[in-house]
Amino acid sequence: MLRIALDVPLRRLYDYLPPDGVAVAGLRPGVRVEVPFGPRTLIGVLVEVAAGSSLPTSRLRAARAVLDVEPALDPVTFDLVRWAADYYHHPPGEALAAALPILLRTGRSLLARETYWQWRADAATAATGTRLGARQKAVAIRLDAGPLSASALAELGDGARAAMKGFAQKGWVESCEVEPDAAPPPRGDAAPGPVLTGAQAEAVAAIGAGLGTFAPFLLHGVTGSGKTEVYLRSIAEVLKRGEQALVLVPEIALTPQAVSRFAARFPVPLAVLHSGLTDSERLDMWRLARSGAAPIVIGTRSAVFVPLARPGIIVVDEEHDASYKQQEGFRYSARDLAVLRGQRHGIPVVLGSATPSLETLQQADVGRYRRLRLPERAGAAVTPRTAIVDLRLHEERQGIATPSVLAMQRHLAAGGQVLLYLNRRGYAPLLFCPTCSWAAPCSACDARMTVHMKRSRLICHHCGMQEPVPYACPQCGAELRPVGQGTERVEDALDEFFPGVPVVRIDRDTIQSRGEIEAALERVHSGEARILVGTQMLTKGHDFPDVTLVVVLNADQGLFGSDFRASERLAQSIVQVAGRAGRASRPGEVLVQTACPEHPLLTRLLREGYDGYASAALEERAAAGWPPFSRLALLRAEAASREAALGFLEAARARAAGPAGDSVRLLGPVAAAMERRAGRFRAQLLLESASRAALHRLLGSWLPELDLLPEARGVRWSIDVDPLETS
DNA sequence: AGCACGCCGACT
DNA sequence: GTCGGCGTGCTC
Repeated sequence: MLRIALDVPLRRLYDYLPPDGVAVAGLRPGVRVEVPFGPRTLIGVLVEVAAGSSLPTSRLRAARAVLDVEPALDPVTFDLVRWAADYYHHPPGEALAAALPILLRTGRSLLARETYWQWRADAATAATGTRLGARQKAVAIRLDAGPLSASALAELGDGARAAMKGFAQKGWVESCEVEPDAAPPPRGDAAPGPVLTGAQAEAVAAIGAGLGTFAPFLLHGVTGSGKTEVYLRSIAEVLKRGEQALVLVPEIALTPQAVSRFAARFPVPLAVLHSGLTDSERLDMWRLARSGAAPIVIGTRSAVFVPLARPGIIVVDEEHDASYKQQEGFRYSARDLAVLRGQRHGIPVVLGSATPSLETLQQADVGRYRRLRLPERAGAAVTPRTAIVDLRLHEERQGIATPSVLAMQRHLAAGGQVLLYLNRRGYAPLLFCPTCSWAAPCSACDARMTVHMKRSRLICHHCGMQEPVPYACPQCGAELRPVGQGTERVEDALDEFFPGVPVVRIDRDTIQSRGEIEAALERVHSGEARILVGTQMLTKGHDFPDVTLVVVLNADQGLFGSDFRASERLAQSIVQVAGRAGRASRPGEVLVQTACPEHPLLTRLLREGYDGYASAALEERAAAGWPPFSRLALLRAEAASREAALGFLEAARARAAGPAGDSVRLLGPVAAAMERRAGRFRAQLLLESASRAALHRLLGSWLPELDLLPEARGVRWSIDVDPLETS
């Protein structure tokens, strides 16, 4: 009897009889199986071959077919996905589906097959006397030389495929499908890199000594200290052993430049996995990783589930980045799973960051991760000077205080570039009536509409709703005023403050495609643009060697967030954006504008750097019993009314109260920080425990009951284990 | 999630 | 008289 995981949102497995004539004995967990499910046919994954079922055999249906000989995922990865489905309390079939390329879920072959064409034996006689066109001739010449593969045919151009189709219709050629043999491990010497600093050499040696065993490292290197070089050297060692490297990067860091740095160093095929691939490209890359044909696999979050033939090392770059945590559906943390995967493979895992998450720092503090430090900046770069601009003391115009304007003038006059960081896009976050205090609201959310002047629209940044900008206050008819600054408004103001100085703005509104970011970065690197304005997007992965001044326009947004992680995110943003200054030989300067310069976390950050901030923040977390000193799970609910959402959570809480006992605290339910979003009411119940085991025991028995509650009717709920955002 | 089955309004 | 609205119930 076959126990199958199916891609349906149900927290259980389904039992089937084996297909007619298929021996159960040879079936390995992880192979794909086609089964009838109600009125439809689905492709599932065999989880185990079991002796019996909880259902009588008479009620079991037979599977239609077994699709694979070999499991799709290697045993470690397969078990990792199953463990993750358990840990994140997500339906197992959906978790497995998330780990497989879409085309495998629709029955495509596991192995790469290539179609080859060749002349039929009798083709020469049949074709005698036929005149061929130019395209046909070109194809014919290639066929004369021997069998022609589909990919070689594609390289001949558009018409070649049609020509071959014509030959096939005339019966001149025959095709066959060939499975290329599992690729031998490609080796090749890495190109020489730069001379390592002492710290880099030590880090490379430490990682090298860990090869072949589970060895987790925190590579804590300030921006510009050359973390990537450490990855490259370590990967070179891995390749020498004939093993593969899996490199995880944040979503927006996976640019052609990032990939070309690997390609330039290693003369081997790279498998690159990101969201921009077509389904068939994704499958190709996945196969390269699985067969071992690609010794280096670079990918975003979901690449943590890519099977590897000969795993040798896992690198998680910018490990603090929030994009490693999936924020909907199967809410796994690729960073955390990467460490677990490394443990199960018995290989090193390198978590790199200039601003490590407090979770990772804590693991290093207690000795579970080995800390590797890269203190100095590589090359001649000097650590930037950081200062506060007190917004209470200085006049500010359009969000830029006078001392910042003066500093900008100074740096521009000296030939430097200036970067302004503001984590708020649009023109202004508020369209306000000074007479009656009306402020344009979103009709579907508890939020204000953001003014977008260039597009002449009000846009809700939470649900995407758009409307035209009203001419006057709908309540009293007075003239409306945009209040506050977004990047668009700052860009306008710069034109006024620094007429004629070219500005480039980088945020989600100006950058829609991969090509546009390239173009914008080119304007910066060529020196044409002198001032950069941008959001978060600026702080990730891009280097601006000629930027000598960074101004953080509004640090206060992060200081008083309702989320316990708000200050951590702010500190990371400030340090990351500051790291863009003075990377070449020029000294850099960083100004942080704030109305609360005495905020302890901010002063600590500016005085002692990220380390100082982090130890203060960890003390605070310990005192408050927040992660990493406790474990959280968040039950979110969403319904058409607030009563329905809260009522469900109340009922859920009542059900948990008994089994929770003393070991799990139930906090809430409360309405979400923004209660109404996209027309739905949202609320949440937070579970907190010092014991991971106790929390998970509770979740395991409690969650399956929730759908049975009468209050669950009309409520959409989800569980978020180790949530990043709790407000 | 699909998909079917099942009972009540505006159309050929 | 039917096509079709989406409520609710099930899928080994």
